[in-house]
Amino acid sequence: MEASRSVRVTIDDVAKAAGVSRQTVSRAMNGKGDISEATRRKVLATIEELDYRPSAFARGMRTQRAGTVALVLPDIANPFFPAVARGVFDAAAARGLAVVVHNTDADAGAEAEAGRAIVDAGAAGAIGFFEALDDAALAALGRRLPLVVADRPAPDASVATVRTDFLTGTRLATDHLASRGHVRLGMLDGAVENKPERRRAFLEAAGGPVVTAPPTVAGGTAGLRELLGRHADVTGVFAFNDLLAIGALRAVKAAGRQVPGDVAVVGYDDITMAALVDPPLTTVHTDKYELGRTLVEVLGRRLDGHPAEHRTLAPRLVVRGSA
Amino acid sequence: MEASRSVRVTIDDVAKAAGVSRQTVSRAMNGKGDISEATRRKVLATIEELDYRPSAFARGMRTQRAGTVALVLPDIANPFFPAVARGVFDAAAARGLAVVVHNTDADAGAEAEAGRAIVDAGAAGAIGFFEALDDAALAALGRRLPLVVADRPAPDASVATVRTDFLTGTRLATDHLASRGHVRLGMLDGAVENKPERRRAFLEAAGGPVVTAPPTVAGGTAGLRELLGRHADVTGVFAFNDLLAIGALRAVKAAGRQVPGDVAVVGYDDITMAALVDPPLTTVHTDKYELGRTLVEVLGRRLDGHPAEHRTLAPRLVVRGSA
DNA sequence: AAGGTTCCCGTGAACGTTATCGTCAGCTGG
DNA sequence: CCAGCTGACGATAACGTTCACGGGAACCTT
Repeated sequence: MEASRSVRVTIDDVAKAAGVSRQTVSRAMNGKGDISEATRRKVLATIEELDYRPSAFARGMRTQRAGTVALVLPDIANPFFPAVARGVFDAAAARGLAVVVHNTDADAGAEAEAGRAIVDAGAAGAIGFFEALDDAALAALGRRLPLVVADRPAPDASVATVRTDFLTGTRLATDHLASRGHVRLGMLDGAVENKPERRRAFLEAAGGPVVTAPPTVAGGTAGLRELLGRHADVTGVFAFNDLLAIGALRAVKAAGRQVPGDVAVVGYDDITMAALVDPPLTTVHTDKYELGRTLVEVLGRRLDGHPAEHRTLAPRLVVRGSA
Repeated sequence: MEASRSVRVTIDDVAKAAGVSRQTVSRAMNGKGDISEATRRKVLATIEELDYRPSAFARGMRTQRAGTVALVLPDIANPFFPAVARGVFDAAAARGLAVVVHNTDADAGAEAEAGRAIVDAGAAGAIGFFEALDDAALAALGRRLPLVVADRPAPDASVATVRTDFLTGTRLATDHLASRGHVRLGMLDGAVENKPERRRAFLEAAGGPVVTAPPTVAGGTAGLRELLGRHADVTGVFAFNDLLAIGALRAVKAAGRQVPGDVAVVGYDDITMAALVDPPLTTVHTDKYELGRTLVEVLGRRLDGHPAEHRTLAPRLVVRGSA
């Protein structure tokens, strides 16, 4: 019978089997330090043979850094995030990094707590959709580990950013509405802290009344009722996100009016269900998977010692039935 | 100026400040071992005061166990999973556990690799939607760490399970269809390995032709066309999941026929978009968030030393417009 | 009053890596 | 022929916790 007791194979076992020292095994694995090609291959072979797996704990203990990155976001159940997360997971896996996820519900306390947990865990880096945390706290976090924030200006020179160009996206939406003959536009803004940009972009690009509502389907229904109640001349509606837009769709249909005949609606994000509602939603598409991938690419370059980068992703308009 | 160099506060610093030994501090933190209430409070106070955070690495090194659980699932972007993931995150956070997510695309190799990564990382336990891995490998994983699998029979006495009662759910669906006067039923089965149960449940509960298609909206559209093409007398369709059902909805509408007048459709899962499509989907609701919560609850009990449990969650029918 | 328990607490060792420094052989240049 | 250099490797010392002991004081028990 084989020895089936599950005793851990350590670096010393490999060293002994390969007839070298511990340190040489370490060098062979990590590719740093002087080592001849011959012994390196020999060591790698015996690692393979013994099925040696370095202890993440021991390694982390010396280096104070784990092979783990953190992903903090408001709510994975919000349809915008799963696709982003998938992009993050895939790109991280390709780099050999595990991803731990923190949901914050966009609460400042929860975001701060997530930050603490991340540094305590010794994560190699972090990717975050921080919606409530102030710049000072964010900058402080960025000083503790490589950090890239999404859809938010950099609070500090050391933190990298990836953003989708909301101004351009908004122009795409309002221009499309205008080209369909809508002269009086309104906006359904999401009641989200620290996100004044979208509203500003709308006011700058088109102008018109703005109603704020929770960024949900129910919020969109209520918001549209309020918007049309106060401004009956509005025929084109631009929503902060698709959830609000879908809620708006339901509200105008419930009021017995036609989409896009009586009022046209364009959303933002192009979540999966946007194509499935009736009428299918015209919306500004942002490549969520690509956003996720880019986020870890930028983080990876930071991990490799490069300075903080700032990328911006271009949105594009997807014309479907609602406008 | 305060000493701002970021040197780590160690357990020895706390011990010295509190006037006790290292070990006593450890005891105060972990609540195991004999310690008087008085010194325990004193130690806890100085921990607070010094803002001491134990090193996860050092701790893991001794205990060979991290404060981390793994969640393995096919694809976080599949609308079924975000809600259960959220349940997992919330319940895990309440227990002070971080969650690392592995996407497998239901590929056997990826599932095996995830398992390896999980034990290498020294996770405290794992929760998994394994769809391709064979029972032997799953049992082997269960021997390495506390494991709870979802929607699958236990491969071994040591692994816990949480399942949704698909037979009951299917009965709910077919009975409803029957009560609406549909005598000839058909099923859109998902082309998913290791999931013959749903089809069996349908055949047992109602019987009728079964067409297999990828469990996506596109698959549903194609599948329904095939089903009705081959069996024109089918008026009630039961789908493996909501994505297929939504695809079916689109196909019958595209064929110029009415839902539910000409053909009725009932889905399974009740994902968010089920309520948003037109007509809103009648479907079997499974509480995904609760599933996630239950998964970690069961894992938690396992972590606490209890034997493996087996829970099953009851589905319920949500009647909306499509049947 | 002696011996046994129980309650607290401290001491040393160990977990498995990597950083730092040292050593040794071989080679180069003057 | 020797000083100096370089390439390849090894020995030692940490990193910060918890485990396995052990020991002293206080409290019972007879």
